[in-house]
Amino acid sequence: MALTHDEVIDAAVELLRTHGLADLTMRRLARELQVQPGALYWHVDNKQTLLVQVAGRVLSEITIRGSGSPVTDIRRLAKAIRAAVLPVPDGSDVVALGYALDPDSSPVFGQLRRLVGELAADPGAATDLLVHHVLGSVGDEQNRRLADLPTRGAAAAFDHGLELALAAITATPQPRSAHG
Amino acid sequence: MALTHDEVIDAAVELLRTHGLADLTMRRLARELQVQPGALYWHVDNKQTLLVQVAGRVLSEITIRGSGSPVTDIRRLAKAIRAAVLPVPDGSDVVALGYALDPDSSPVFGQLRRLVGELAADPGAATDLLVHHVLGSVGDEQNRRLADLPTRGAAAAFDHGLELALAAITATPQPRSAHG
DNA sequence: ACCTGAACACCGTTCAAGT
DNA sequence: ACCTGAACACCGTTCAAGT
Repeated sequence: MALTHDEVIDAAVELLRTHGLADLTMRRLARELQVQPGALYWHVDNKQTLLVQVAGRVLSEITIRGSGSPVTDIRRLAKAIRAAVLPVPDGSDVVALGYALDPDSSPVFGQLRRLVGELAADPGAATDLLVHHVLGSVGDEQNRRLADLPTRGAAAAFDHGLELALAAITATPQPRSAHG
Repeated sequence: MALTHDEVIDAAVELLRTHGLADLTMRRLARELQVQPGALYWHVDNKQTLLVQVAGRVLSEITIRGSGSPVTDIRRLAKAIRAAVLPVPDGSDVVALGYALDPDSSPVFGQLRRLVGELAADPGAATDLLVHHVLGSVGDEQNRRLADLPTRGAAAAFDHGLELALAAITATPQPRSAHG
């Protein structure tokens, strides 16, 4: 029974989750799937687009229960993204690539933008600021872990930065209509 | 006349500047310097630490004329970092690695933190937010460029996010003493 | 002290040829 | 339609041996 596109992506996510980006190679992936390296190129165009799809899959399990308050939902979503990406080694690099190449690569970015749109005059810039903070914090933490450096206080630092960003967004002039 | 450590870093920066991270390989670097690959390992420990030093060099030319106002200086510094990193392909990745592994890898980060300290109650979190925004924006733009995607409006988006971050920092309770 | 030569264990990608 | 086999042009790092 032939290999499917989904099996390839699943195996790639598994490899990233357990061994990090340095071990997520096309050859290693082929070995894991018990095919020749060339076989993968029937299912994916190249490594770059495979990584974008891996990023989508990592973010795909995120859901938050709505609270009625946009600020609360944004905070929950930001924390959920951090929680999903942090345990995946090099996850921030992969997700950042996905966000840059296609801001709609995952529904969470769209969801975040909609929520921000209920508060900020410029949802684009505010969403970017939030995403950059989340992925930047996680990236710092993961880079430090990879280099065997301490990461104490990272969660508190993340929260503090998040509150700063939220304060900036809520302090900004509102959009014309709250529920149009 | 033997190779020096500085010549190795200089050649690495040159390679990054002209061809990007994919072409900044130890073997290519050795070829450029007309030595065998193994010779490099007399001057640097490994590729990772070489990259951190490259990041330091990229940021080393940044200077701003002080204006008296911390907010203005922070804004100038943030824009100067963006201006220094943007023309270097994959520069944001390399600089982010340097910032994560050693926040004092470049004096600019220390300078930024001092300026932020004159305004914000928690200079650490506020500086992180700024650095993440700068490197995140530049990273998005560079990733898009690499994938031949349009980058129109990137400068304005950067400025907008910067003003949001600055607003958050200045709106925060001041430190106990302005000039202690 | 500084470098060469040679090796080790890998990469991503392509493509004719097979089934 | 889907995969193998084999090749092409590369990687980072180590280390005995040379000068």
